[in-house]
Amino acid sequence: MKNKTQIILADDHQLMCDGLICIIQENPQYEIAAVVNNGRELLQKLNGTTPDLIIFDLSMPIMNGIEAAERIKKDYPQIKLIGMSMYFEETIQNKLKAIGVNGFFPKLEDSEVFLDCIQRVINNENVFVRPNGAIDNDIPKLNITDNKLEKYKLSKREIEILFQIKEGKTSKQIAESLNLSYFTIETHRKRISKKLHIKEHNGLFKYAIENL
Amino acid sequence: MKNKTQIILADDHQLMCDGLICIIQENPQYEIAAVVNNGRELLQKLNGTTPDLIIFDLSMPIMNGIEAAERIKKDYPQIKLIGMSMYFEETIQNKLKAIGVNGFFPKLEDSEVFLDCIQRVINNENVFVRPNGAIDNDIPKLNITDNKLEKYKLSKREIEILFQIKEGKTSKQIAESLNLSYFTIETHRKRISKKLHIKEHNGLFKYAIENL
DNA sequence: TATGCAATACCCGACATCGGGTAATTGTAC
DNA sequence: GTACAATTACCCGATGTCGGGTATTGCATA
Repeated sequence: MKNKTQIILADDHQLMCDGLICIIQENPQYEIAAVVNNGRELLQKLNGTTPDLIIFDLSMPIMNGIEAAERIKKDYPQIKLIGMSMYFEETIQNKLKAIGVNGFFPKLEDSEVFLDCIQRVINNENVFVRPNGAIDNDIPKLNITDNKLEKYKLSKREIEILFQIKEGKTSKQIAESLNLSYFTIETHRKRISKKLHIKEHNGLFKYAIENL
Repeated sequence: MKNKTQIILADDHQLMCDGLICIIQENPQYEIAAVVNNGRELLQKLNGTTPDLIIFDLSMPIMNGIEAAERIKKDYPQIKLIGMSMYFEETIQNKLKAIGVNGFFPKLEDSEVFLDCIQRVINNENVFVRPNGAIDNDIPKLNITDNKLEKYKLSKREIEILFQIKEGKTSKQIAESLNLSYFTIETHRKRISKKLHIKEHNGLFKYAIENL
């Protein structure tokens, strides 16, 4: 007799969590091991529980999904990860692939595609759902990504920081989340601004909002 | 034998719709009459169907929930309306009350509060859910509502300036384009920030990008 | 007429960002 | 082994934004 697949849900909107629980529990093969509302809670929960799969929202308060996913893949590489977002965004999908996340699901799609996505990821597939339910399970090599970030040759750290700038964080907050000095983040900002030819006050935030 | 309560769901995220359907169908008293993904579809659907209750998301493409709700309350005043949003926002709740919407539900809350909200609205209560599930069913008199709205409502000049902030202009640049003093623009910024409860550095720009 | 609000204009202090530097450590490529 | 890029850390000055004030003018309406 096979054990049930243990799933942890992470989304800051409890109503969305409750809806997903309802959908997932239609398949008796799955079991909801825990539900959390932000990235920090998610990491804490992993101290006492080791699920087979974590389904997480990318935008959560306190610690966002991408940051949490990076840490989880480092400390618990055997756990499968599926990221969710409001919309389909190619650059974010590429970022998730780079981290090693196993799937992406835009909330525009329906529960049928959602359950299919879960089942495939459990069966060791990588499933990145594109608009209209099309599936992309081709993980490109890191150097083939043809986005603007690659064009302007931003380093990994710089891209990471740019994503946090997009979240609206200040240099101080970014420094705290990465355990770095405030001055270090300021240096990175300057290097990014230079590479992207940004000169206006707060131009990096504008760029991040419009291009990530 | 009583007829079932007919409900229409309107949310641009199909996964959210499917979750809500799952939750709502746990009560056999309710029946999902239709599911739509934007405001225009919602109005079209009302040509052939007259539900008892419509649960709609405030932010939808093509026609947002507030605009759709205004038209529906005008043409079909007997239909109950519950608006949903990502977060709790007092100004939006006041706007909904002014339109005549019967309830508001922030997606941060859970399905238990959600089902309670639906049941109460069907029983002719007005239910505006506040943070932590607290319920505000006190609808102020119309003239008081108007005064309250006036307090939060932005003036023409303020809206004009907010749009320029969205363009990424600094106070100095806005002052030049409107032939006003730099200090005047700064005063407007402060008044707008106060009305919208914005406190973070550069929060107005963030707000403008996300809400205009 | 009086009250209230919109719009204008100015001052000050606090904090965030940007541009200019300097400098140490690590790892990788040639 | 040296050269270069990435990452880290710090200082300074200039500009922009936010929150706290004050104050005048004009318009609407109660």
